This record gives sequence, C-alpha cells and structure tokens, in this order.
Amino acid sequence: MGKLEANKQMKETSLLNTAFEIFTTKGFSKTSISDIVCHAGVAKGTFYLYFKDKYDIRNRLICHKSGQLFRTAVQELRKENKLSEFTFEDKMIYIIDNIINQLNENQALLTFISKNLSWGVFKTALTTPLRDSELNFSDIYRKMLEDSPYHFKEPEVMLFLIVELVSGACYSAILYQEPCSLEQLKPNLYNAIRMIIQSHKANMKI
Amino acid sequence: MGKLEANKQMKETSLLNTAFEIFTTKGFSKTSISDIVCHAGVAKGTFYLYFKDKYDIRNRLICHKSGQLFRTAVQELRKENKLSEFTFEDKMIYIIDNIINQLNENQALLTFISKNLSWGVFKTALTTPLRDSELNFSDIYRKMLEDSPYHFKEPEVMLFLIVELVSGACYSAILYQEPCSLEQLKPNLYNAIRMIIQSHKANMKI
Amino acid sequence: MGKLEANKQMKETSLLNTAFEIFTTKGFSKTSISDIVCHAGVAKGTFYLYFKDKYDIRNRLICHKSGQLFRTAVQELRKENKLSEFTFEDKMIYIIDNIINQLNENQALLTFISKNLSWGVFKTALTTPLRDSELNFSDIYRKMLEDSPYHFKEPEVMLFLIVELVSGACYSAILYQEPCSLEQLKPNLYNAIRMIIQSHKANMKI
Amino acid sequence: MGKLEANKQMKETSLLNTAFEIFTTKGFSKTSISDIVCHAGVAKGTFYLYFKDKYDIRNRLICHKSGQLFRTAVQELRKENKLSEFTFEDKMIYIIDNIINQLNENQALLTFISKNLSWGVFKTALTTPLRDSELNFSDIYRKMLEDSPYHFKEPEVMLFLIVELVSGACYSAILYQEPCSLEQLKPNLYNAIRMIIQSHKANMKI
DNA sequence: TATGAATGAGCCTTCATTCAT
DNA sequence: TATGAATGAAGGCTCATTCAT
Repeated sequence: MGKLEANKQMKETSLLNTAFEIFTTKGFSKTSISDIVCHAGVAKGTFYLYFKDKYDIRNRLICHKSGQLFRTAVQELRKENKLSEFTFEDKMIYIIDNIINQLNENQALLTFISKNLSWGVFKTALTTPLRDSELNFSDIYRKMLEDSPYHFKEPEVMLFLIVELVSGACYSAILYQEPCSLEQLKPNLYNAIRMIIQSHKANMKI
Repeated sequence: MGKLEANKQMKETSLLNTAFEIFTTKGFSKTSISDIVCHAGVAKGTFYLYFKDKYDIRNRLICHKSGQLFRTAVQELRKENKLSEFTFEDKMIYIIDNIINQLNENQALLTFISKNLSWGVFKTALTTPLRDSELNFSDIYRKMLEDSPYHFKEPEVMLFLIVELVSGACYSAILYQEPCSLEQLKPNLYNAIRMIIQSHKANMKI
Repeated sequence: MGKLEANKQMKETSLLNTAFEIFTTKGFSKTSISDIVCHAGVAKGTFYLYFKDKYDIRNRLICHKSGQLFRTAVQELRKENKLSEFTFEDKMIYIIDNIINQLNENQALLTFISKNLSWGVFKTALTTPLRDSELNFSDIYRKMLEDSPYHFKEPEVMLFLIVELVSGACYSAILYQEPCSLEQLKPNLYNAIRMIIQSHKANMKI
Repeated sequence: MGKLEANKQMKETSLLNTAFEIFTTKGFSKTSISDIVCHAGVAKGTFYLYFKDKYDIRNRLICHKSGQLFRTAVQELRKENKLSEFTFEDKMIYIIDNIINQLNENQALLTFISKNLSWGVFKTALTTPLRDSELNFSDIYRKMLEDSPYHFKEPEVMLFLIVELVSGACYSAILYQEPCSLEQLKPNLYNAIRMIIQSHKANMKI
C-alpha cells in the first residue's frame, strides 16, 4: 500500500531532519541516538530500521546537504541574465560565491559539513544524483568545461584544489574571522582561484 | 634534587608519546584515558596530575608536533647550498615540500594533525616558541618577507590561503590518492602556490 | 497488555526494597548505586530508568516509609474500643506511642528516617496521599482538631514542636539509651507533650 | 623547643579553621581533604600527622564550636544586671535564646552542627573542658540546679528533652522559616520549655 | 513494522591514603 | 616533621544496541 510506504518515508525524513537539527546544535559527537529519536518522536528501535548507526545518518546528511548547496548555486547561475557572456572562470566564481554566501548565512551547516567532510564523502555527494533530480554537479562541471573555448589540464585536480582551498579558507573566515573577515578574504580568494584556473589552461580548442 | 623533577618530566613525556601513539592508531575520539594510562604504565589518577583532560593532551601534542614539522623544514632549508639564490617563492615551496614529504612518511601524524587542526590552534603552534628553541615560524616568515625585494599585500592572508590549500590537498592525496597521487598533485599544487604568491606581490622595494 | 506494566512496577518495587535494605544496613552515604542494582539483580542502567539518582530514591523511600508509620498508627487508633472517650491529647499520645513502638522494633528504619529527615520532606510525606489510600495525616490531624471541644492556637506550630521533640528524643533513647532508656523516657516525654498541647489551648468552642 | 611546638600548634589550628570554613561553605561530604590542605597551605601528608581522617577533624570541630556557643551564652548571662532575680527557668531561657541568636546570625554554623550532631558528640562537647577554660556546661548546669529553691526530677532527661526540642525546632525555623519564622516560633518554643521544666519540678528544698 | 524496557560495558573523574624523599 | 607524586579502587552516569512484545 502506498500509504504505508509514505508513512515509512515520513519517518525517515523526520529522523534525518531531526538529526540535522541536533547535530548542528550540539555537535555530532555530543548527540546521542536517544536525542534524535526523542525529538523525532519515534522509538529507539525504529532508528535501527532506517540507519545502521550514527555515522550512517551523518554521511547521508552530508551528501544531501552539500548536494543541495551546489544545486541551489547552479540554479541561481542559470537565472543569470548575461550567462552567455560568462567565461568558465566567471561561472566558477559565481557558484563558489553563491555557496559561500549560503554558508555564511547558515553557519551551523558550515560547521557540520566542514567538521565531518572528507573528499571521499564529498565526491560521493557531487556524483550521486538525488532521487528525483537530474542534476549532479559532476555533469554540470563537465558541461562547463565543454562550453569553454579552452582545454584544461587535469580538470579534476583543478576542481579538487579549488574545493580544498575554498572549504578551508571559508571555515576559518566565516566562523572565526580568522585571519580576516569574509569580505576581506573574498577578493584574495577569488583572485587565487582565477590564478589556479589560469595555470590549468591548455591551448584553445580549434 | 633534580631527580624527582626529571622523573616527573619523564612521566609527562611518556604520557604524551603514548597518547600520540594511540591517537594516531585508533583515532582521537575512540581513544580513552584508560587506553593511554594503561599503555603508558601509570595509574589513571596520574594522568590528571599532568593534563586537564583528553583535549588538553591533544592540543599540546598538536602544538608540539606541528611546530616540529616547521622547525625541521626550516633547518633543512638553511643547510641548502645556494640558499642565497632562492627567491621568496623558492623558499616557501622548499619548506612546503619538505613538510609534505615528512607527512607522507608519517601518515599517522598527518591524520592526527589534519583531523584536529583549526587555524586557531595552528597559529598558536606557529607562534609559540618551544622551551629551548629560539625558532618560531612567524618570525621566520617575517624575515623571509623582509629579505624579498618585493612588498607583499596582506601577507598573513596569503600564508593562510597557502596553508589551507596545502593541508586540505595533502590530506586527501597522501592518504587516499584522491583525486590523484601525491606525485601527480605536487606540480599542480606548487604551481598554484606560486600563482597565489604572485598575485599578492606589490611593487618592488626601492 | 498489563503484564509489562506489572513487570515495571515489580522492578521499581524491587529497587526500592533493596535500596532500603542497604541504606539501613550500611548507611546512605556509603551505599553506592552499584550496591543497589547488584543486590536487586538488575543492570546499572536500569536504575536510571526509574530514579534520577541516589537522592531521588532516598526521598521516595522516606515519604513512603514515614507515611506508612502514620497510617499504621492511625489504623490502630481506630480499632481502639473507647475511642469516643479519648481527648485530643489522648489521641495524639496514642499515635505517638504507637509510632515510637514501631520504631523501637525497627531500629534500622528509625536510623534511616531520622538521619535523612527534614521538616520539608516530612511535611510532604504527611501531605502526600498514597496511591490507593484515602488517608493522609494532615487531614486526620485537622479532623482531630475539629473533634476537640477546644480551639488551638497555631496548631501547625504545635504539631511541629511535638514532632521535633519526639523525633530527636526517640533517636537518642532508642538507639543509644541516652540519656536514659526508652521506658524511662516515655513518661517524661508524654508529659512534656501534654504540656505543650495544654499551652496551645485557647478558649472552648461555643 | 617551644618554637617548634608553637609551629605545630599553628598548623593544627590552621587546618581546623580551614576545614570549618570549607565544611560550612560546601558541606561536609563534598569537602575533600585536598580542599582542606590546599587552602590551609600545607601538604596532603601533613593532614594525617594531625588527624586520623575527615571524621576526626569534624568531630573535634563540633566539640569546639558547640562548646563555644554555650560559653558565650553563659558569659553573657553573667554580665546580666539583675541576675540574682533570675529563676532557673529564666536562666535557661536566657541561655537558649542567646544560643539561638548566635545560630541565627551564623547559619552556616547551624547547618554544620545540626547536620552532624548526635547526642553523644554533643554530650562530649558539653562535658569536655577546653584546654585553658575552667568552664564546661555540665558544671554550670549543676550549679544552676543547686541555686534553684526547687528539686528537679531527672534533670538530665529534662535537659535532654529541651536540647532536642530546641535544636530540631531551630534548624527548621531559622534555615527554612518552616513552619514559621523564628520570631513567631520563639514564644511558642519558650513556653513549651517552661512547661517542660515545670513538669520536672519536685518539691521545694527545705 | 514499531516499540521501549533492559542491558552492561565503558566512560571520565575523584580522592583517601601511602611512601620515598 | 613535612612533603606531594603516585596510586587505583570506586564512584556516578551514559548510551549504542538488543529483543520480547
């Protein structure tokens, strides 16, 4: 019966939402499964019907939330008026800036993702398409590369370097204003990103 | 008598070494104080004579270990034959490369430091001079800037960006060969670093 | 099904009984929760399903046990043949004597209650009706006052003075025969009580 | 050497004072020997040169402090102008009132003494003469009885009843204003005491 | 599928006491 | 006599996980 199916789906969603709420409030390691089920209004045993353990629910949350960050950014980019005039660099900076702004306004999310992120989980998040969404960032990135008049050397490494640079830098600047405020950091950061991209450019496509 | 004093020093060192051993083996959060004292061969209560709690011993370890990384790198740099011909960029790359190589050969240390590092702790580590050492990296960095014929804009931000880029990138490349091997990564990474430095250069000193 | 509910009730009762046993044997502060659960045959965690901590279980025991003392005494009083001829003083002395005798025969209970009693807890015990009992001593006391042909000044203070006098005096006499045996003390004590009541008597009701 | 002797005495006094300070501040059972020696400025081992354990120092404090209460009260009584016109009852009430007032102004002392008092310790306190004082309350009480024109039946029991009544009643009234304020309680209490004394009066001395 | 009572290993921390110095 | 580092048993308490219902 679809009703039962829907009910199951609801329980799982409820657990995910509640867990995110508490992870971002009191931190992952201080959150107990009791906390989660109690606030979600289900029984303790029920948790284990949907998730293997605390790590399982955390990883699924990271995937979901960081995927969402990218999707939102890309959607905004597409609304942009003069998109056709954007270079590859422009688009990258646009997306990054959008994500940074999202994180700046949701610092709990930033803490949660950064503290629990690894490139492995992250790559999964970028690659795994959501249930009902045709979008995943890997495809979009590939498309953006194709649209550029340039060839790029080792584009995955380039993306990797950019991601590591951005995520480390933002964490510190947004949460602690160290070594400077986000606004002060941005020009330096975006400049650095443009330089990295520049250095990965190969010859033009014919 | 200095004997007792020396004995105390030994206990503390023993605890620090043992803790490092276990932190890097089974991870910080899975390490209990029982584990530490048991392997160190002291009683549980003794731990609390030297450290406030697990976090205290961890922070002191990070300070100590990351300080050591820099000191080793700088010492190696100074032995370099043609040091006088090195530009600022050359020196930075040299130090970074040396540190990366150290971490590559001591992956447990890399895991430990990276997972527990924040810019705040790191800055402390760079600034705090060791007991018997006149060296701390902040001073050395300042000296290197002075020796350069160029002025640099916002040198602290520049260092910050480089540190974040390097630490994120190494973690993934060394431990998981993601997105590529360390050897593959290095040229890209060092190139990126040179670009970042380049973009922070201001006019020449008179 | 009521089976589970009954089982829970049993566990709680078992814990209460065991705790009482041990509190009266080795004293409250020397009793650990380990002791209790171990003798009750349940796991440590189970204790915390029923009680907040050691103080919680102690207070509930005091309430229960001292309430029981009064109920027993009152029930005995009611069985008395010539109850109708009893004055207010006679009833009070009867009840007190009955309680003292109960305590004399259960010195562990006396120790436990006295050492842990405060007027606050005691008042709670007297006021709180048990689950399945319509009796609480406050109501009975009020009834006794109403039945008397006399008005009493500050009846609560009067009761308070009597309670403090009796509990202090009994503790010492019963447990240590200090400053004299219980039998020697009783006439003096009851005399004192009658005097206290006397001095609280106001004019007769019309 | 007297100097060394004096030094020893100082250490002991310092420990006693410090212990009293902390017992009355954070409670006996929550005070550790570490607390005491730390605040007293001596080493841990030193404590055991002067006291057997925590209970030892507590008992000696109770003796000392409650003896002092009585001595102060008796000294005040002696300063009284019309002392010769005081009856036995008047003197008793005077002393009791004085002690109650002392306790009312030093509630920490009240808590400490009451929570840790037993008739046994108390009797010791009343009987044991201080080092350099000829006064102990037992002698004074005997003297007061002799000075009265009346014989008293079982004077020790009488004193006992009064002490128990007063100590229980004060504890609750002073610290918790239960069942009424100290001021409200006093007339009732003193009345009750007079009644108790009255009921112990035998015939007059010839 | 859902429950939640029960578990018990394991955590961190305290502290009275000892003993070599 | 005085020290204080070291001990290690014991304490209170948490929590992921299980399982009978």
